[in-house]
Amino acid sequence: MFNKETEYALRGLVYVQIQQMKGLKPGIAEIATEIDAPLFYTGKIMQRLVKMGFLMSTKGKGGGFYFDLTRPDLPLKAVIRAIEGAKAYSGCGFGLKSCSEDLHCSLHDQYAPIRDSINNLVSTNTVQSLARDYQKGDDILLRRR
Amino acid sequence: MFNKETEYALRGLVYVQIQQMKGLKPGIAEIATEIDAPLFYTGKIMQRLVKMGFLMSTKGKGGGFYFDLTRPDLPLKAVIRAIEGAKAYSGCGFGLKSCSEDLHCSLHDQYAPIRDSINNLVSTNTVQSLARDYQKGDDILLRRR
DNA sequence: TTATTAAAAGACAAAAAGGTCTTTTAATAT
DNA sequence: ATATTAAAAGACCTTTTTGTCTTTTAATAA
Repeated sequence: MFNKETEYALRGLVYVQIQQMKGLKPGIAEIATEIDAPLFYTGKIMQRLVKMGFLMSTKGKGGGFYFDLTRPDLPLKAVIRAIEGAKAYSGCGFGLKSCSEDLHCSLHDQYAPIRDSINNLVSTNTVQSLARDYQKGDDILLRRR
Repeated sequence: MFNKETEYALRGLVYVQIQQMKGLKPGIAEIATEIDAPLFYTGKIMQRLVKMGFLMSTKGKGGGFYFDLTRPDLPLKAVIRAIEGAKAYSGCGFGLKSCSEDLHCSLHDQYAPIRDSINNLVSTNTVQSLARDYQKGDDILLRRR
């Protein structure tokens, strides 16, 4: 569904949120282990997320990643757009440049509602809502214990 | 939705089928132009499709690509599986290895039906059905004139 | 103020995807 | 037979994605 970078970013953000709800502030090594992602790549991705303003960090002892709680919930779509670009999940299913709403390809009528569902999913779900779902314990997310 | 190779393969196959319905047998140059894909890359992809048994070809004068009409319609899914592998559109939306039907991630309930719709779309639509849809003239497919 | 800790920055590299081009092989027409 | 045509084969290249590692900077604790 998503590319690796987006996957790791979303899992990392949700993990930080889950830990923050417990009053903790995880670092790269912990995050990478818990979301089952490569250590250094995870570091690079988390740093990019900080630079893009999605979360914050502090260096040094006791440092790690955390969210500014005064900001509104973060929809998955915002992260996806920042990493994969605005065109993700928007074009023709067949890759046709000329496929539009009024003159479209044979797949359009079947594909359009699917595309809309994906967009709805990533718009309504947020890093925070997924962390809350996880805390309720009905779902897994991240590493199995 | 699909990667470039799959896109070009599907468009190429549908174009060959459309031409075959007119009694024609297009070559690489014509196919590449009409499906708006890179010439040599299209050639390579069409050759792979022949080697994989999806369609046939003849060399030399009057040569080109064509389908064995005795064979059943070709679902898009068969082509996608051959190019992208069996795992395409099958895994967890979050990329979790441990996400299963009975113990799943927070996105599962929302993502599963979407994934099913995609699988249904590529299973029910065939190269031939798309070519017929195009012939009926309601849709565009391939290049605009 | 020094040692330690952990993120930031950035160089580097492997693998995959996407694409180009030349040479060879086979079919057909003259 | 020979010339011509067009796919097959395969070498080669570029870009993107994914990943690794070292050095630098900043925060904290002793």
